[in-house]
Amino acid sequence: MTVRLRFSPAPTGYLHVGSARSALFNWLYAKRTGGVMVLRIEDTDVDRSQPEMIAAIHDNLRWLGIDWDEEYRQSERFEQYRTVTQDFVDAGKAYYCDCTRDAVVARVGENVGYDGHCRDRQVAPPSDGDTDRSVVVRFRTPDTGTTAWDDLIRGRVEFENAVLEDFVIVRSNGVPMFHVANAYDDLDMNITHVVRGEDLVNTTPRVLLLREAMGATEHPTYAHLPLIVNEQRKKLSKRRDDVSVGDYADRGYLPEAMRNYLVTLGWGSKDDIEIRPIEEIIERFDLADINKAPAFFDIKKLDHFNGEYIRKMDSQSFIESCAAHTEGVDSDLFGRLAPFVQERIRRFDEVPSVIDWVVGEPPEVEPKDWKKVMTKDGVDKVLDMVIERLSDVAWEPPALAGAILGVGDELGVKSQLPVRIAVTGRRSGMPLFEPMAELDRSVVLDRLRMARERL
RNA sequence: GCCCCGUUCGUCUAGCGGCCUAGGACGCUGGCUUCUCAUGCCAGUAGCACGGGUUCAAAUCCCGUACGGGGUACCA
Repeated sequence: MTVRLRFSPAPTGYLHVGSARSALFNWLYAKRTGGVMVLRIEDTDVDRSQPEMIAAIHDNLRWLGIDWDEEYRQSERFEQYRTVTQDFVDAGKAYYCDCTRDAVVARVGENVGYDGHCRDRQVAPPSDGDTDRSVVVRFRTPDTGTTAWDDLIRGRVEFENAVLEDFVIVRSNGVPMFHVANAYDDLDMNITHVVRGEDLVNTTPRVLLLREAMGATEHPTYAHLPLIVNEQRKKLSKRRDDVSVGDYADRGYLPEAMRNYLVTLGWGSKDDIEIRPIEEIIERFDLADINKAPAFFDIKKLDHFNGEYIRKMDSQSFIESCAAHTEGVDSDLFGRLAPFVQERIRRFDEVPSVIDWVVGEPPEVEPKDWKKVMTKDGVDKVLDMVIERLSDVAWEPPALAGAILGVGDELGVKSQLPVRIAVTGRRSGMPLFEPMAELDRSVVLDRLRMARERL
């Protein structure tokens, strides 16, 4: 039997790193087993689903290099879900209920589920034009026994059926709930492995019960992934955390780095190698080896991965990847600066702050930098002599280096730093001489004179 | 409240009863290379939550405690 996996996002927003990792783990396993990857858009919540997000999710997945073999939208399958739920009602496996939330709370109190009040009340089905009451369909859950499964990651998980309330399967607006769609589609699409976040474990017994009611005798293998958490050890949330995959792309992360980093969250190769080509990851990946504990999304480590990937790029690819952050910069000039840039950035959005002084104006010098470097004894002398020598030295890197460093040697001080501050506005950055040779002599002399005056 | 789950360096992981005086990576600290920074290389730092068992032997198995998380909707 071929392995069939599905990634099923709800199009309620942009793809979020937690979902991206679920998609990735599904994809890795599909690749590993030669299985089929299904993308199923779970848009049964008509109020919250945003159709335009589907395209965004496609883009984000493709950016990460995740592809799929089949695609479905649950909103196009409502008729099938309705048929199933009607069968349930006809067979007595489900029933109509017109209890309001308040009525249930009044009967059983807060923090308690639905009490089964309408189980045998023979509530009439909703009729058109009847706006006075809202009627839902509830699934009749067993009162005894247990529902359990062997989770590939967590081991055996059991739920007492008694704690499962009769949950809603069709909303009062006639739209089926996600459990129904989910259970029906997994069955209909012959899904063999369900790989998703741990936040979904509690819905698994419902889905299992629904499948059984649909006549399923076998269930897919479930693998519930540990959550990705923030520094407070809470599930990454759209509101508080940076979770949008698209934002990471915009900030200059490489998809290969992002994907490689995401894999390390909850899984590690036995040979201790973390950064490696995706083909090698696919070879070694197995759902059964995934950890149970939540993992912290560590930007610093992601940055390190990204820096490693950036440094491994060939110069042409590197230059192309910088494009979004080098608008308006002469491409030949950037081509010459690129090697210096490549080894000192970890994200592409850092490019402007490295080359700004060559392609435009240097930044205002930080007061503490100015104080630390420019208030030393002898700086005035250094600048005077450098200005003098740069006035008629050959305008090429070796000559510039000779002139500037020569001044320092003669005076017995460090001459490079004051000149760097004056010309680049910073204490650190690219090597000084090569990029400096790209500037006009007059521009460099102006910057040096301005600094000299400011002393 | 009820249900489910988790716990190896600060962080991510390797470990699946003896090879562990617990390995790797990020971070941090120090050193070398160097026109600064960065890169590269080298070194250091720090951990099996706690308490009971089981066993000749436990980070690894069992039980409990503590702490943490997830769920508890006519969201998915």
